Amino acid sequence: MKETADQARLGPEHRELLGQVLDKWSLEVLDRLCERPRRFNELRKAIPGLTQKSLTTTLRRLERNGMVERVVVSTRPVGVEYRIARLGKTLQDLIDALLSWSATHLPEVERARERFDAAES
Amino acid sequence: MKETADQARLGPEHRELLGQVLDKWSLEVLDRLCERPRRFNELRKAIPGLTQKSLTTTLRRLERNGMVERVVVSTRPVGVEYRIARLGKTLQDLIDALLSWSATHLPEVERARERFDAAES
DNA sequence: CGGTATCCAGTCCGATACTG
DNA sequence: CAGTATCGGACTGGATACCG
Repeated sequence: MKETADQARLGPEHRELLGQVLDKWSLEVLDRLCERPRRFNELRKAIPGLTQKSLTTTLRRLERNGMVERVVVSTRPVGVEYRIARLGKTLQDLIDALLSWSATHLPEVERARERFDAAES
Repeated sequence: MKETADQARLGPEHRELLGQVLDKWSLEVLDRLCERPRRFNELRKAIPGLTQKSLTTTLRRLERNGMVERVVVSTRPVGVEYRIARLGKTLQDLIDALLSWSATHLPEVERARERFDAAES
């Protein structure tokens, strides 16, 4: 082969998976569940801006992908507890790294944005 | 403090930043540009399914956030080269980790999905 | 070659109302 | 408490045509 192979390092399936796991709210939900199990409304309150509908959708998707477990607690009235699953734990370090990266580099990114916005005359 | 603080570990700005950098196509574009600088159409061909419009949008956003640099090459006809910027390089290890995670755990995730889909009667 | 402009269909998301 | 159902508006993404 004379040229670089240019093979895709990930197919559509990988893109889909990362999209489902790293999406807008999933990161934060997973992060919270890594700390400890949480109830539905507890999660809702812990993450400002997250609506009930989006939380439901996010949790279903994470559950389907084996990232979290849904446990019905037989109290009165019934409660539902979500906890991180084994497969979800394998993401914990990655999530921490992402949040750290974001915290560290946000100021630089903001400066880059200002420069860019100023340049586009 | 008697209860956990429940403070958000990241505000909306961090969510936005991660959303712009980790989105569907950005990961793959950044990954390619980490290897070496690329031309517009070279990128386009290297990433199946990515349309011209989406590539343009993705590159603009990455440029604005200081992740990539756009260099006009004075050839005939003119070419445009994209290269990873210093700030973008700080993501390289993270991106590698994400792609590896995806490659490693996709089979398990698929089994989890089958189980879930079978269970929901 | 590397875009921009426009249109248009599909999807997402919040608000609201209702349920076991 | 923890959802489901539904609806309208915003946003996204693809197809196409054209430009420097």
